[in-house]
Amino acid sequence: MAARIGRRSTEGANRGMTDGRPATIKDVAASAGVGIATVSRVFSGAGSVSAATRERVLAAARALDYRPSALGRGLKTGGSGGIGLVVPDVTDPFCAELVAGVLACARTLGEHVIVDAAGGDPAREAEIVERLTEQRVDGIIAMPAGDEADWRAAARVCSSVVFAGRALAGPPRVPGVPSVLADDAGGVRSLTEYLAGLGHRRIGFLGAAPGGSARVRERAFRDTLAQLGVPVEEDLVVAARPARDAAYAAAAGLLQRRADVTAVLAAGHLLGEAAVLVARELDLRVPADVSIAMVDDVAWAELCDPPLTAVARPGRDIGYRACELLLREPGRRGRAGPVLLPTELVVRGSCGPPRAQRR
Amino acid sequence: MAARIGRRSTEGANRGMTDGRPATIKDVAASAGVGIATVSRVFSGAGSVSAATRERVLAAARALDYRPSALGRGLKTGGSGGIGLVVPDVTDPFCAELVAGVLACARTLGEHVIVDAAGGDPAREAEIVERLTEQRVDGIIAMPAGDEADWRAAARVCSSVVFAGRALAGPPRVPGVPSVLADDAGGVRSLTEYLAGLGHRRIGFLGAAPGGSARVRERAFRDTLAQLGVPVEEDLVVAARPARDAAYAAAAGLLQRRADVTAVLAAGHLLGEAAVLVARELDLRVPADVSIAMVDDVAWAELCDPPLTAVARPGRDIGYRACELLLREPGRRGRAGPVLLPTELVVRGSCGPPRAQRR
DNA sequence: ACCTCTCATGGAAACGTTTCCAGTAGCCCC
DNA sequence: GGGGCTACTGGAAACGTTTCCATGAGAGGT
Repeated sequence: MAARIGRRSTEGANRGMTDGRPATIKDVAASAGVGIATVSRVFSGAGSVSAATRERVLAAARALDYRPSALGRGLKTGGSGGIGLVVPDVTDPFCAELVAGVLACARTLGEHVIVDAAGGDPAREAEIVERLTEQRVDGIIAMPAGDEADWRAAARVCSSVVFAGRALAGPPRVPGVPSVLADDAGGVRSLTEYLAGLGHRRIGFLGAAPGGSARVRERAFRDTLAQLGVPVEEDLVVAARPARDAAYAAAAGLLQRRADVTAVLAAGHLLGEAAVLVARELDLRVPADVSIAMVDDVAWAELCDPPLTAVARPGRDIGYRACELLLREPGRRGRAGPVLLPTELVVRGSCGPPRAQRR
Repeated sequence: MAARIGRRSTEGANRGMTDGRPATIKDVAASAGVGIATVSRVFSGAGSVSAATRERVLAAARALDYRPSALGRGLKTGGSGGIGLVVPDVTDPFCAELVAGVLACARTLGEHVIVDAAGGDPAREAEIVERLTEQRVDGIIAMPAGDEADWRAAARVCSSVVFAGRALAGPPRVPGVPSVLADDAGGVRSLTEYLAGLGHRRIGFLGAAPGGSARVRERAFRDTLAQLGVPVEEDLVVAARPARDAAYAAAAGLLQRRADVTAVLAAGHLLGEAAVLVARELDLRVPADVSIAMVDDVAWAELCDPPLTAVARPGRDIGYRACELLLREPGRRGRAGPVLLPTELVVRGSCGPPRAQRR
């Protein structure tokens, strides 16, 4: 027994101290005078190791600066112990919150997260999923851009996919892919009811181009108005691509074409930003001339003058929940409809009663 | 030769089609009737393979839905082909831009990025670096929180580290760790010169707590004033932890204590936000009563009323450049001082000539 | 016809883990 | 004192790649 101690200690020590290559389990085993199986047991926690041996192994590992290779482990166990996260744009505040949520949850579960941005391009999304699959991630969380076929393929090829913050367009959802979403319909409904309650009857709706949850929001807007007995004028419902210039163009078009709108409901922070800028450009006072409210309670909503009334979507919670769903509850996945997280109406100063007639 | 075609095709096909486990290189080899070495050559691009064989292999791979495992490859080649990215908070607009830049560059080089947020906590940073090391990432890009010792250890243990957007505090920089930074000193200088040029003499400086590039900015502020012959009053230079409440407290303290300040230079967007909110709270008109300018040209700077004059730091470029430095130019790393990327002064409406005396 | 050169190919040995399976002690209980 | 424990340990076989090396077959020069 005693003879084992320090056996091959010189050979063992020359790895990790001198050259650059990291020490391996073999080096540690040799240096500690034990078998590699024992070292593995010490680090993986499984099996039983005597206290003395464990201590000896840990000491050797420390001396050699040993760190188990996730590649070796992953190869053996058939999974990298990481998850993939695909968002359109990490720069978008909502996406960033979602990413933060996923990161927070993954941290508690000891998994790492490979993040990539697809820029709303289905082809890039497909490519990213391909790469993530090669990495053998344990699962993928995605805020999909739109193309259903791609994701159907991805869901087939990858272990498990969860949609977060946005699902695929159209009712024929990808089967088996669960999703965690904000209650967009509820959010838009409360916003619409709030504006209508202030007396607005000609409310402009700035929506995103078809795809994602855009339809859901527009539908909620129309339904709520209908329910309140307010006629929906097609002219007041416009859609824009999710880009600054398109949003600005849509907002400018709406406010110039219909000088009689008394309120604008922007279905996203880019659209809200556009509405604010256009109103300022047209010298419309908010809320005296036009009320503005939007979906997404981003940082600047409060900094605006007047501060903007908005519906907050719980981006962080959505990410956290999606990650939980992916990793902790493989059983509950894909069972029922999407998980809907509630939104919150944050009333600030950008909405007021309508003016009799603008200009 | 012909006999090989389809050899073991039934055995080969039953993997990847029926069960869930992904097909391996062996399955493809068997299905295509070639050796695994040939399949490897087809996919890795190295070596030479006849056109006919290549086609046969690709067909088999397609049929089996084969994707080479990055784990197997990484194990063999001794590197995962991914990089680690550590930021304080993905939700921060500057960090998000930086992440986007790294992502963009990594994409062009075919590497994936493992992102994690340390929340400004050195202990968490160390833990994240530990995990990244286990993942055998090819390198790490970090926006460090502060503790030098941790990063010295990390730099020793990990292949290569590049600091981006922020370096360690204090002149004794971690040796061998290159950094890509915004020219903070230049940015603050131009902001200071701009305010002084408008006639301001009592300029409040809202800085971050010691650590990171905070000292650089404060130093630049003092130096520039000194150079312009404006005396620096210690009372006007305050520091706050990088959190909303602390920033607000600092701004409120400054503006209430010194009612005679005519301009505020906020050395970060959180501080700028605080300044705007406090000014509004105190019923100070911007820029009539007090001018406000800040570092970081975030989205809301333009949405503010009046729009905020700011210095834009090229977050995306910094991330891109750091990634390039890490992966493309292993030779040029650690040679000279930090790479400084220029900032840009964006003049908007939040600054004007000073009022004779406030209130 | 022979030698040599190149190209195409397959076998086999790594790479660093985990885990099954044996094997060796020490121990308690009859 | 023997039979079964249990606790601990090491060997060896995977896991899916890449890559070195050997082999074989044509091609081209003499």
